[in-house]
Amino acid sequence: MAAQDHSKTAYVILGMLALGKRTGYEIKSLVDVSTRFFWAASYGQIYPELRRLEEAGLVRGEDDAGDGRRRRAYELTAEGRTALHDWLTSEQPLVRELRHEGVLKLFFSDVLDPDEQLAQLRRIRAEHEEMRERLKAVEPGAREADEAKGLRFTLLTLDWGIAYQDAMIDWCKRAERELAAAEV
Amino acid sequence: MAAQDHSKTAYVILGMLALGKRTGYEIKSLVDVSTRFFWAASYGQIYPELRRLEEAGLVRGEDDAGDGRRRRAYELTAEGRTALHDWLTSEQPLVRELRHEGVLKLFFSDVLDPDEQLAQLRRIRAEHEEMRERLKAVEPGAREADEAKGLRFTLLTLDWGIAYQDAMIDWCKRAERELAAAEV
DNA sequence: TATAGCATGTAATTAGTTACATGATTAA
DNA sequence: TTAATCATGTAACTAATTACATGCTATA
Repeated sequence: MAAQDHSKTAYVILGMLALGKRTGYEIKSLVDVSTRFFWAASYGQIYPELRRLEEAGLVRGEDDAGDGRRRRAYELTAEGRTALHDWLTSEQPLVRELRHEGVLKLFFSDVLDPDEQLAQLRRIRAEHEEMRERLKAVEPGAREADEAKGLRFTLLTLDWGIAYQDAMIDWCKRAERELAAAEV
Repeated sequence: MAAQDHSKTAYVILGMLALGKRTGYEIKSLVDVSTRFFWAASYGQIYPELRRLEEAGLVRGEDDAGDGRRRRAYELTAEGRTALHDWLTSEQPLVRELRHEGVLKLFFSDVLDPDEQLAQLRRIRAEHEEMRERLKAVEPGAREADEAKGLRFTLLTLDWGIAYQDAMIDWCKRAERELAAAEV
């Protein structure tokens, strides 16, 4: 039960390959429209990690040049599937990191004028509202995938993202009202 | 109006020094009980950055060995205060990053059994509940600082953290109920 | 025929953590 | 006297982004 042999990027890759055979490029595209919001990955991570995973026997790559276009698609091996399952059910503490420059600014905002304070709050809200729109836009697609392929958790985590934005937007509105009230 | 000359760590330091003269050690301690949740900083960032800021003329350091203990406390210069204000009111896009391993696992959890899925959800909820407790514990202190020193935004951002935990906990409960319902 | 997208990859850079070395003071 | 805390600092490491190089195919 070797607990934590691989980087988180490795598990992102294994997880994506559990959905089917994919190239590095396809994995990156998938990440960008799905997990990016709570876990990002760049080419500079994905391609070298695919190599390492192949050496470790967790994935199997196959050149598939078909046309003239160079293309190497990977699929999970039995060991890869086991490693994914082990990680998914592991009891290790979960990595959780947050960097929110808007809130950081707010923390130091006692030195600002009330109108400047309000302006920053509105900017934070606007960014969360924009993100909410973007997530809402991909929801129908995720709902289809849920119904067609039984990918229930794709939809569930998308819903998580929307709930997060909603909470932030509500909090901003409350804080804006409080500031306005304190000023009178 | 030189927009973005400094690292975010630089602004964390400037912001902390706006509250009063501090050593690197004190800045780090403050970060650990306040902004760490939405913006962390380590000694490896703080000490070199203090040097750079002094060279750039944004802070002024003073050796203050008093007893035998070596100690160098820094305070803001007028330029430092301006740089802080510029950043606080800047229109630059705000950095926002999130890495949440629990949600990442959920995203791939269609391959798990229902009881394993539920177990992961409960672990995520437990971590958010624990964090909520920790934030609640420091709230009285922040409330005092608010009333004594007029640090309203310290309390406001703490409230933000609690609202975030609340939203996550609520979402987990909802998801747990949904999973349970789908199983019958 | 030009642009967008598919596809692979790496070099350079920046950021950030961890762990250690050092040494003083204060409280148990 | 021992442990905790104050205090400064860096070296080594790991992680991650960015930007570029290359070259193909399909579409407007």
